[in-house]
Amino acid sequence: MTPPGPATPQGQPGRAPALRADARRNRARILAAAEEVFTEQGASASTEEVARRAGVAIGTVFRHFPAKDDLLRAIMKDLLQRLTGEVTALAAEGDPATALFDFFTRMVGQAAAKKTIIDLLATTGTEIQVPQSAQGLRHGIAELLALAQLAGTVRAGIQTAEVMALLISTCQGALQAGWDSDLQRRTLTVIFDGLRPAAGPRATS
Amino acid sequence: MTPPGPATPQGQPGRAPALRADARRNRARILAAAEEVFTEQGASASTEEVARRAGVAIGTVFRHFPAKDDLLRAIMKDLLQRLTGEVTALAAEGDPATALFDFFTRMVGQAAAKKTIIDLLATTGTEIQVPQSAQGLRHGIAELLALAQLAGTVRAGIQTAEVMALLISTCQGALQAGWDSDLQRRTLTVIFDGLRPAAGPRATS
Amino acid sequence: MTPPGPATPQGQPGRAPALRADARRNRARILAAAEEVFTEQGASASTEEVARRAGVAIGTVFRHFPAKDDLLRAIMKDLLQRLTGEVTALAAEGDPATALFDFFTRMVGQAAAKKTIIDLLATTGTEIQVPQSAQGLRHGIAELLALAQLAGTVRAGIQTAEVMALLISTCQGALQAGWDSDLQRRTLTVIFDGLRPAAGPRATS
Amino acid sequence: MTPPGPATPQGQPGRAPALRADARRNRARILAAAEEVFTEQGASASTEEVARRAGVAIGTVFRHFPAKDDLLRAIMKDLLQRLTGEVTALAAEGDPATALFDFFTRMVGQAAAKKTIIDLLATTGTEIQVPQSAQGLRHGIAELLALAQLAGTVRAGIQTAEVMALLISTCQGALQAGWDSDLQRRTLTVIFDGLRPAAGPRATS
DNA sequence: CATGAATGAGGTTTCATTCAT
DNA sequence: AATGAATGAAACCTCATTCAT
Repeated sequence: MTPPGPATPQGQPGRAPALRADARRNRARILAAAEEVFTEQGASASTEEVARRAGVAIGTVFRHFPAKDDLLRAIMKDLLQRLTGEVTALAAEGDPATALFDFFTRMVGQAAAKKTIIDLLATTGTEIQVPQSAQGLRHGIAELLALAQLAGTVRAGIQTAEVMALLISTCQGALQAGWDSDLQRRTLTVIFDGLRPAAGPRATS
Repeated sequence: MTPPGPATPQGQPGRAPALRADARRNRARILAAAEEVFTEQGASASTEEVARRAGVAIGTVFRHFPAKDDLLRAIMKDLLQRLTGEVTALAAEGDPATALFDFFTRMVGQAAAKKTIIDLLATTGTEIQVPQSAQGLRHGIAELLALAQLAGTVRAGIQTAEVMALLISTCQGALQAGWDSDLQRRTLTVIFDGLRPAAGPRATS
Repeated sequence: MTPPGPATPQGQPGRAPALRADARRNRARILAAAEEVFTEQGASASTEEVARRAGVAIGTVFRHFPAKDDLLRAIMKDLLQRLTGEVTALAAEGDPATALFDFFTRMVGQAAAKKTIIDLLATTGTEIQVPQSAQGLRHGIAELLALAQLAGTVRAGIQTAEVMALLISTCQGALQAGWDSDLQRRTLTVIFDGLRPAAGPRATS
Repeated sequence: MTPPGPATPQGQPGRAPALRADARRNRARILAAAEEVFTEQGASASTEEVARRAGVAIGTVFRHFPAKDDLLRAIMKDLLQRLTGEVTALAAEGDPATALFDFFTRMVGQAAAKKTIIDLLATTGTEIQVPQSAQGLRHGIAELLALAQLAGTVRAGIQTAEVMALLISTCQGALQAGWDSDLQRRTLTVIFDGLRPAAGPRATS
């Protein structure tokens, strides 16, 4: 029987080496700073700038993320986890099609702010591999889609893959200069119209 | 009266400084090499690699394009001009909605190949400004859109802005790993369905 | 009268600050680990690697050895003390020339194994000063040499300095790649022949 | 038939890419500076210091020697070539044993000055591979040895390997602090006595 | 004009050492 | 006394850009 020791607030039992309080604090600050910096300056921003913004020395960044890529990956993972949380939450609520469209809209809206972060998701040269985290997001969306199709508010043939493809595409598109909220709305309208069943509001005769 | 000097075979009189034959040849080779290199390795590829691929020395690259950004801009301009040509050509032919969708599909198909070039269009940190060239493309698409709406094969309310937004978004999306031709078709189907009028002509397949 | 406090089991009264049992154990483990690590990877091995091998944290290493150099010095001292012990023991036994040559041979043999440790003796940029420990070794050798010269089995004019010089040189030489046991034997044969008197007792083998 | 172009003063036809005059000048200055710096500060001296001493920018050093090891290797090669030249020259002259001993003495004398350079020959962690250059040196010495053995001024059984081993060992030994010229002489006397035949030149009676 | 060597700021990473826990 | 996170000075190396040849 091991002595209890200080409580380690972790989900995965025993995996991570139980960071000290200050280390955990710094790790969080670095992540936050990195998100900010990469958001503003793109993925080519220097690690040194991240350290400065986080208020730590450069060595501390590298203790937590041995290479720049690790930092980028960590940001992605964080972001995806937050997003996945949102989808799951929405899935529990009311009308699934509305939930899906809501999430879609919200995510695109965020993308415009987060800029180069989401864009890293697909683009960067640094081989970023976040399949596992992305899996969670895909899962949540698949669920919403299935429910909406059952309810008849989204067309039958459509698969998760193209919904994801449209989601990511639109997010990336939203990163561009323009895209005021009006343009965003009109663009998504086209996509949502494409997802809704042809019949009902659009009588087939 | 300026002394005659060597004949300058150019449209805009007096603008460019009268390139020698070999200089013009080099410029073209550099552009071609740059497109190749940036396509393969992304915008962070080194200028030296471009020079190597073009078979010239690094100095020659910088004589033609005083900064790396100039090179990137030039590639973008080139690409957009080619695309604009295609739209205009299609506009002259048969059914405008088909032409629009065709162009859309073709461009997305290319994007998958051109990789980081189109992606530069929106992403890069280096502030790339290609408004004038892009204007041509927008123009062609606006024309196709208007014709299709007149013919009743594209919904009335839709504006050029969102069509462009969808086009660019999808191109960027297509740059990602997955997107086999099947996924591409299904994704575009959603968008095209969203563009078509609710009633009648809706394709059932 | 100082308060009694914990008993300090040490020869030099009052010098060292009375190590706790676990501290003494750690000191030993660190030294052992350092010898291993520097032997394998040379003096440029990281202090952190030493700590890891010793099973202690980096801070503990620095508590015992305030700088890396101190660690290196301590290893040297250890090694020299062990060697000095051997010489003294041999001096007590039979024929002094045989003893000298035996020790010489044995030490060169070890050098091949200890690798970069002995090589530090002479080489390193970090100014290592081990005169006092080395003094003991020199002493033992001087004694053996004197006895052998008295017995007429080593030439008269030779001084301790060049014997030490030859010893250290050969050890360093042995650190090199090649030096299989045969080469080592042949090399030492030359030196021993140079040490023996020209006449009579010259070994033919 | 290719046009002659500027004369390229090179032995190996076509191998090296025919450096420009200034490049060749810089390469030489870098090598000289590197020899100086590593001589003074050991192999751990910084490449930046070498650049400073050579009066060039750091980038220039890396253009000529893409990694620090390349620089070290180049120095070794240079040094060995010079040495090989000396042996070959001596071989052509008078008494081979004298020549061999002379060279031995001279090299050890230089070693004391060159410090960490020769010591790199055998020691360094950076895997230096200069077998080909070293081959030349070994060759010259083998020749001298054979001649001296023919003349009966060096003992018969001795092979090149142990002469090399002794040479390198003594050079490394000489790198140490002490070794004034007197100690050097006495040390080498032992070795030379070990190399000479037992009989003859060492009149017994 | 073309060439390619030189420049030098800046990037990532390592590691001896300090210090809060 | 032990721990291990934080520090920060360098180290090595890259690459856009300039400039002598």
